[in-house]
Amino acid sequence: MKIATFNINGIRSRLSGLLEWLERESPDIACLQELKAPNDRFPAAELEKAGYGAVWQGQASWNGVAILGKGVEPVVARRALPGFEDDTHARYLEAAVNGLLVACLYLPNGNPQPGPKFDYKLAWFDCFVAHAKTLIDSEHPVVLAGDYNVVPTDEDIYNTRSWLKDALLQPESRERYAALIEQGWTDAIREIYADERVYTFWDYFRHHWQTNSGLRIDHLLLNRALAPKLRDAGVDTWVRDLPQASDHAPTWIELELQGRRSATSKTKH
DNA sequence: ATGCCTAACTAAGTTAGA
Repeated sequence: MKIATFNINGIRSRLSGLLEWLERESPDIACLQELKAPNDRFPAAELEKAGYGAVWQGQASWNGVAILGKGVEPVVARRALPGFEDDTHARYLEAAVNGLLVACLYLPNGNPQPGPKFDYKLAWFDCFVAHAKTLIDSEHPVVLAGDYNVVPTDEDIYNTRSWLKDALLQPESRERYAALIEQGWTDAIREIYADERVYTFWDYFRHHWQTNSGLRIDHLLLNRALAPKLRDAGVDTWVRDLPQASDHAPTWIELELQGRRSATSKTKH
């Protein structure tokens, strides 16, 4: 089973690339962030035509998250982060899909820092860490997938020089990500690529994509019940090279689940 | 210290992203 997370950066304006990616990579579950569309402009019909059921939590202009299931309708468990139910931003969606609990998150960016946006990021992150603690030892498999807006270490960025004051690299942001790992969550990309540079985001400025000047900020964390099933992980960098691409690329894991054949690797011709 | 690039909203200029 393949599970992916992808900050689409506007689902309306990048729908053709999204459909091309779904067709080619065929993830069983896909978490999307930054829909930038209200609920009534979510392209449910187009996704259905592509073979995907979907649940979504959108809002006008910004934010917005969705969970897609290949051939299945995800069952919504939560539409907001516990403790942050009054959030005016659509940043969290949790659903049951194919026997897994899937959390799709779009953690606040937090820039500029210091300031109210950074305070909001840290408060949101604290709530998320507290919620994660309730899921780490669940007997059910859980994946926390999304755009965390955190560069975990200096090994997760091409060069820190022009980012030192950025909210994504601040110790306060990194401490909270480290707290998740401390709880026992497995950072799937780091589990598979122990020492390699892996990036999931390349900003639109200064030819950063063309020079592979990237950041790793999209993460899939696995709880104790799920971590032993991890078989592979990667980033679909070809999507970042499409015309009108998002500044993020889809990031994925491959799991071997008992009693379930992996549709992506075993049924493809 | 800021712009670089891109999109949404709306109708030229601002806000936000990271």
